[in-house]
Amino acid sequence: MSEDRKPRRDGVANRTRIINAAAKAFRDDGLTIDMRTIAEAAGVGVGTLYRHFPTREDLLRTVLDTDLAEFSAVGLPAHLAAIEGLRTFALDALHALHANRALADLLAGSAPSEAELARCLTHLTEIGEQALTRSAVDHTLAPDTTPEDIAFLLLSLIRVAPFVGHADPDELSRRIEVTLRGISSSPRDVQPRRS
Amino acid sequence: MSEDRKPRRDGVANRTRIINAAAKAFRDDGLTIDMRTIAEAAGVGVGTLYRHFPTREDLLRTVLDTDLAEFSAVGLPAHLAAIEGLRTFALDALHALHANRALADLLAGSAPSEAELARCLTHLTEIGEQALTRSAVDHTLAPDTTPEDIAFLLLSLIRVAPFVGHADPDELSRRIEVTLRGISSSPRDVQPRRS
DNA sequence: CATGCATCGGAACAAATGTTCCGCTTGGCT
DNA sequence: AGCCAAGCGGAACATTTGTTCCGATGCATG
Repeated sequence: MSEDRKPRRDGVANRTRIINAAAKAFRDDGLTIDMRTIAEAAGVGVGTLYRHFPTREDLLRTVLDTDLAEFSAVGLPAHLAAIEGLRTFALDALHALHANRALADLLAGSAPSEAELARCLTHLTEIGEQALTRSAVDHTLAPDTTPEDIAFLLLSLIRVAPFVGHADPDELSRRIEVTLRGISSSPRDVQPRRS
Repeated sequence: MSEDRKPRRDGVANRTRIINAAAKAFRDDGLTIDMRTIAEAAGVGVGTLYRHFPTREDLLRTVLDTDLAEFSAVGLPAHLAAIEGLRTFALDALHALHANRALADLLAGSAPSEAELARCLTHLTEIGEQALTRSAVDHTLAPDTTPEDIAFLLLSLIRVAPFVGHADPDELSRRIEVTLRGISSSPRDVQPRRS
């Protein structure tokens, strides 16, 4: 007399298989991957896919909310000076974008979702505020810096991410370094240029 | 007895009408505008459109090569110091992107054309070289700057272009300023932050 | 073990969009 | 003026991709 019977075992199994397959597909092939391909990768018919996720949008949100939440959960590393924290944050962000093409499409692409990018900018501004708070103590950021300055520099880095070679770590740090000089209090005493 | 007779007046007229309409359509609505809409805007049937441009790609190249060439023809303003020249160049570039959505899609979007962006990067690197040559005299750029540094900072600006408000000129200069500090020899003695 | 409903698979539908086809029109030539 | 090929318009075709439909299947229940 249970109000609703126990869910079928193959049902829940399929759901997780779909989520896993979709996550991998989005990660590897970006936002443009189509529903048939995802269904096939999950070893499932499109009908089944649509039973679990009534809309492409639903699937995308389910899968990407995890990634985005993870991405947005990262704050400034606690033990570092403001400028160091930003450096680390930027490096992590670029690595995340490199490892997840859907994320890259979403944040460095044509802005298919105005909303997501707004959310991202808000988060970056919060990071900026954290950094400025910390800089009030360690003075590693230029005194006239605003949270928006920081947010935009980080966004610049995110949006050029697809064009900086991840093969060469030096290249990566150089791009971050030169960009962050815009808000550093001692922009010149760091990192000589590579040969 | 002429090998080929004179082209029909309506033919050439249509061609220019198509080019003008397409240019405006791409400028206003971006790369996603479809052929029917362009044909309609030109006051012409799709058949006619395809008679003059066998492929969407052909039309795009014809129209955008003009814009891209124009965009790539701009060098550093002659009479300015290196850093000033870059400032002006960046400002012009951002204005151009704001006035031409197709250009913005192409350079700040998902990179539908890897080739165009590579060409753009090459051009920006040349700009960087010009600036460095000039800085050898006026020393307005940091001594350890490379052409790639300059190219990437300019590309960053280009790729965040859709997110900086063009309504507020102060906002615009601030973004350029903070970004260019990364390669300026005297990054701190400029432009106080807005209230 | 029999039943019935949730779930499944994938063919079919719908909409968007690049492209082709073809009968009609029209401007250039004689 | 009359011929006729170049040019025209837009219906129709092809492909892609999101979504729906429905007969077949198989798990939870009694």
